[in-house]
Amino acid sequence: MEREPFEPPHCAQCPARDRGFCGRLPEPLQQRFREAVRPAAPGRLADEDGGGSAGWDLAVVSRGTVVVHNTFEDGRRAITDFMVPGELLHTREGGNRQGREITASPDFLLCLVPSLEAEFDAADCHCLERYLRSDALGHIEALRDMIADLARLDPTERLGRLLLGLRERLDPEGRVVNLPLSRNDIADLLGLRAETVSRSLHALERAGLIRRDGPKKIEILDPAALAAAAGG
Amino acid sequence: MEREPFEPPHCAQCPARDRGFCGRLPEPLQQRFREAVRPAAPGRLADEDGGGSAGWDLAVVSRGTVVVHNTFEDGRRAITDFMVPGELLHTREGGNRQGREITASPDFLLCLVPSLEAEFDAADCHCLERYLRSDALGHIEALRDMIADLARLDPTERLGRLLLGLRERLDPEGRVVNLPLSRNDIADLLGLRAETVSRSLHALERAGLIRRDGPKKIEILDPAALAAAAGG
DNA sequence: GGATTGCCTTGATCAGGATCAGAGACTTCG
DNA sequence: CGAAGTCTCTGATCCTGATCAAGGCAATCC
Repeated sequence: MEREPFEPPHCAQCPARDRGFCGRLPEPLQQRFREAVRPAAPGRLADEDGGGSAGWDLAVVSRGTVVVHNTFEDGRRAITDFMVPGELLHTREGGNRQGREITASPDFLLCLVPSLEAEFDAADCHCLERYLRSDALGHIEALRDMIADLARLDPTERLGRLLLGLRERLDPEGRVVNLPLSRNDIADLLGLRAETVSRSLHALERAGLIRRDGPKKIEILDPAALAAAAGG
Repeated sequence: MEREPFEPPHCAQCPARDRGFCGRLPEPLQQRFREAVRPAAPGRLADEDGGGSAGWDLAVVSRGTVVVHNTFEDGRRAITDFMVPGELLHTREGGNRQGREITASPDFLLCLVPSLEAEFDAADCHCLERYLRSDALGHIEALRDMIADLARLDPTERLGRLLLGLRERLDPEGRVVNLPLSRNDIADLLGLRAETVSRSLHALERAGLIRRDGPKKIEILDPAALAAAAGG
């Protein structure tokens, strides 16, 4: 089952080597892609650097967590999106208007392709574009689900769905979720306050659905029951 | 300023002829696109029909309003997205899981391209794919903004931003917004109840920011002031 | 015309999450 | 080692938007 022949060194060390965007590409293209991609941790992640001419055509999160947030004039803050290793960082040139920002955890690392056309022949390039669009459409569905959660679920249900989503994205087999965000960030993500996040975690624990081991480590005792308790 | 020579009859009658996706394409491709596109009102808009092999590669809303909504097990409902004439209907094959639905106003009409590859040569096809991805990325930003609004704005602010967004999308020059949704749908869109929507509209009116003329017709008296009152 | 229906609006009450306040755990740093 | 700071948790109170209830208005139907 080993197949390391053409795998570049940075991919061999990638915590998300087989998961996410890279792993979903068809085999022949996957090889080409791994050779073309370059690891980097750009100083700023704002959109002026991202997508478009100045930055890159394609970016995959390799390590760390990338967070997209909006800040309103009076300081209210909301996390509107976030990506974990293996996921595409969807951004667009000029999309970074007033109050929109992209940041990342200190240890973050991206895999970049500055220009698709420079790195791939026409056929591969076209194929990649299709995959990029497909991933973007999938991301749109995920954001729509988030909108539904914010609109209609109570704090405990939102938290339950966040935990299930994180498990799916970080380690679908495992039972333990390592929260990549602080209480405050979770609050900004779920439209709550940090106090409410604390209380809701407590409620889930008292209901026997999770077990806490320190603030970040959450064990999901019964995923199906948690899903049922979180609005289906 | 007339330039009707190659414009197909359905485009000549399209209420969104020059706005939206079609109008943003570069000139030469725009001609080809207008010839390739076919108007249709598919019986079902669920994802099994949309995107992917069974349906179409590309769909632009020509007339009516298309609404995406999630329903939770216990009946709670949320509108997670909607498109007005000129806008792309982003969907993905297999994306329509339990509880996700797409519906449209009775008078709706789509412009479809069943298969990009069958209708366009490689270069145009590639160019269109890029435009599709760009539009999808723009849509992602819009959904993120919606998430921020739901997370951090109060009902009146959400309503204000909805009105401003609708003006921008339906008639950027005009001062009057014709709501394409009922009170209940607006509530499901903004995470509120219909009663609260009513009260918030009343509040905006009393503040001198809008004027109501029947339930659907809203005149925005001072867009800048409304924006300022809606969190910037 | 009168009745029915669906949608919108307004009023009164209630509850859930925000807010305010403070204490405990862990890390960093002098 | 102690001190300062950050993050997390818990308790008490308040306020906003949900809920319950009822009335108005327009369109449709008989």
